[in-house]
Amino acid sequence: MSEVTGISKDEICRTLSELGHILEIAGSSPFKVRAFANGSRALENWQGDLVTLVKDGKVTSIQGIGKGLAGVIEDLVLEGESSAEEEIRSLVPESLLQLLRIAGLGPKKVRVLYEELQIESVDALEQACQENQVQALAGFGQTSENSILKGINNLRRFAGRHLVSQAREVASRFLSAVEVVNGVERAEVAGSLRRHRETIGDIDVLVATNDPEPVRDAFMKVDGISEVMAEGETKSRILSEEGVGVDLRIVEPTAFASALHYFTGSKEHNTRLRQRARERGWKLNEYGLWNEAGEALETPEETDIFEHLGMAWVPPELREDTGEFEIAESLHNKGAVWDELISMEDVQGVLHCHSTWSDGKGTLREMIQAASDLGWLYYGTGDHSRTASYAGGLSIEQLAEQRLELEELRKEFPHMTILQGIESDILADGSLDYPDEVLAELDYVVISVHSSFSLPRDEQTARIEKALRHPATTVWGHPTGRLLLQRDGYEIDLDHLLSVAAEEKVIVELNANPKRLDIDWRWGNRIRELGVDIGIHPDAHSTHGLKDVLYGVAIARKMGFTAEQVTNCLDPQDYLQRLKRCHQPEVS
DNA sequence: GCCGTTTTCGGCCCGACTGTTTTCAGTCG
Repeated sequence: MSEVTGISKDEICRTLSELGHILEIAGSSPFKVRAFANGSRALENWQGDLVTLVKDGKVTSIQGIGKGLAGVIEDLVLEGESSAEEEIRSLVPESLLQLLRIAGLGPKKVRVLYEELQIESVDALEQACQENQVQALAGFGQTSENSILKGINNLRRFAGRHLVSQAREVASRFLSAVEVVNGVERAEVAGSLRRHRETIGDIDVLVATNDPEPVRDAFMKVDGISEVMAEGETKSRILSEEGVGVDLRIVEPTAFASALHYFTGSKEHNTRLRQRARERGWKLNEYGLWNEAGEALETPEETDIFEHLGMAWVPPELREDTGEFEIAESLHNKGAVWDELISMEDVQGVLHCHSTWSDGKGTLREMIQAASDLGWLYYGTGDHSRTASYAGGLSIEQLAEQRLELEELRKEFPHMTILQGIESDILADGSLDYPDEVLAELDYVVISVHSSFSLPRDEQTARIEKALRHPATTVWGHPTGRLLLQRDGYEIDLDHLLSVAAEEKVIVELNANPKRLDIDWRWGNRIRELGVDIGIHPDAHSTHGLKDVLYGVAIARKMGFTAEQVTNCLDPQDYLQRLKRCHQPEVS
C-alpha cells in the first residue's frame, strides 16, 4: 500500500474532537458539536486501515460519520489538510481550548471571557482573576474568580487522566470507608474503573442506603482529600491529593441497579440504551425504568434492566457501544447469556518476565517462587537481548549460563514448567538479535521494538513484518510501543501486521503492564475476526510486577475474550504444543 | 452534522449541583 500523507488515525480523531470544542465555544448548534465528538469517538473505535477505507470511498460506512465528517477525514488522509478544518479553526483562537480544561469552565464561559476581556490563554486568565476583572462580568462573581484560580492551580499540578493502577488504589480507599457505614446495603465502584478502561478520568463510588448523611460524613473524612468540589444531598465530589476526582453518589436501595448501570456508563452506551427505552415509549434514568403509563418496572438487578429492554445482560467492560447491543439482542432472542469472560483464575502461567539477569529486580528463583505462589504452572524467562545494553541484555554466553541455572531451578520447582525465552530487540532492519542457531535453542522468542521509534510508517511496518516472519518468532511483544499518558505508539499498519501474525501463528501479546496495556482493547473485535491468538504477559521487572497480569486480564475482558481465546490459559501440555505450532504448516 | 421499520425533515438523553440569580444558565458526568 502506498503511503499518502502519514497522518495517523489518532491525530485525525484528536482533530475532530478539537473542532467540536471550537464549534462549541463559537456557539454552534449543540447537535453539530455532538456530531464532531461522536464522529471522533466512532473513528477511534473503528479498527482497520484508514488509508484503504478512504481510497475505497467508504468512510461513511462508519456509524456516526456522514458526508461532512467524511470529507474532512478524506482531505486529511489524502492531502494532509482540510479547508473545512481551517474554516472552523478560524472561528476562535485555538488557545481557548486550554481554558476548557479548567474545572468549572465550559464553552459558554470561555466565550464570555474571550469576548469581554479578550482572554486567550490560561496565563492571561490567571492575571485577570488576580486583578479582579473577572468578577465584574455577568454570570461571574467573587466565588467564580477564586474557583477559577483553584482550577488553574489544579490543572498545572495534575495531568488529568490516571493510570488504572493508581485509580484502583484511590478507589479502594474511598470504597472501604463508605461500605462499612451503618445502613449501607450495597456499595460499588462504577464508572470507567468498572468498565476496565486503560486510563481513568475520575472515580465513581455508588452507595445504596436510606440514611445518606453518615455515608457522606465518612466519605469526607477519608485521608488524602485535597479539595471538596461539591457536597450535596445525594452527590458529592472531591479531589484527592493524587489529583483524582472522586464522586460519591447515594441512592435508595431500590434504585441501586439502575444507578449502578447509569454510573457505569459509558455515556455512549447509556445514551443508546435510553434511546431504546424511548423507542418503547419508556423512560430510563438513574432511578429506574418506567413504562408508557409511568409505572416503575421492577429492576432489582442490572440484568432486569436489560431483560426489560430485550437484551442479555452486558458485562460492564463491554459497554462502550462498540457492538454489544447487537450481540446482547441476539443472545436474548436465543434465550442465551453472555459467554463467561476470562478471569484471573483461568491464567495458568506467563511468559515475558525479566530477572536480575537483565534489568529485573528479582532473581530467577524469587520470580519463579512468586509465580508458583500465584498458582501458576509455567513461567517463561524473557530477559532483554544483547543489543539492549542499557537494560543489561544477555550475551550468547550469558544465555548459556542462565540455562544452567534454570536446570537447577527445574529440580527445585518440579511442579512448574520453566521455559527459557528472550525478549529479542527487533533491530532497525527487522532482523533479530541473535544468530538463528542461538534462537533455535530457546523455548520461545518475544520480539519487541525498543529503538528507532520514528521510522516512516512503511519502513516501520516492513521492519516488524520481517521480524514476525522470522521462523524463531513466537510472540510479538507490546505491539504498538505506546506508553499510556506519555507517548503514542510508533506508526505502523497494525491491521496488516495482525494479519501477518495470524498467518505466521505468532502470538500477539497483551502486555499487562499498567503503563502499556498494549495491544489496545479496541482491536479486540478485529483480532477475533483475524483469528489471532493473544497472550497476557506481565513484562514483570519484579515479583510484584507479576501481579500486573490482573490488569491484562481486565483488558482481555474488555476485548470480550473468554479463557479459551487466550493462550496462557492453556494447561502446560497444550501450551507447549501451541508454542511449537508457531510457523509450522497447518496439519490438514 | 448525523440519522431513518413513525425516513430525506425534524428530531437529537437526562438529572444534580453551583453560583449568581430571584427562577435559571452553565457545567459535569
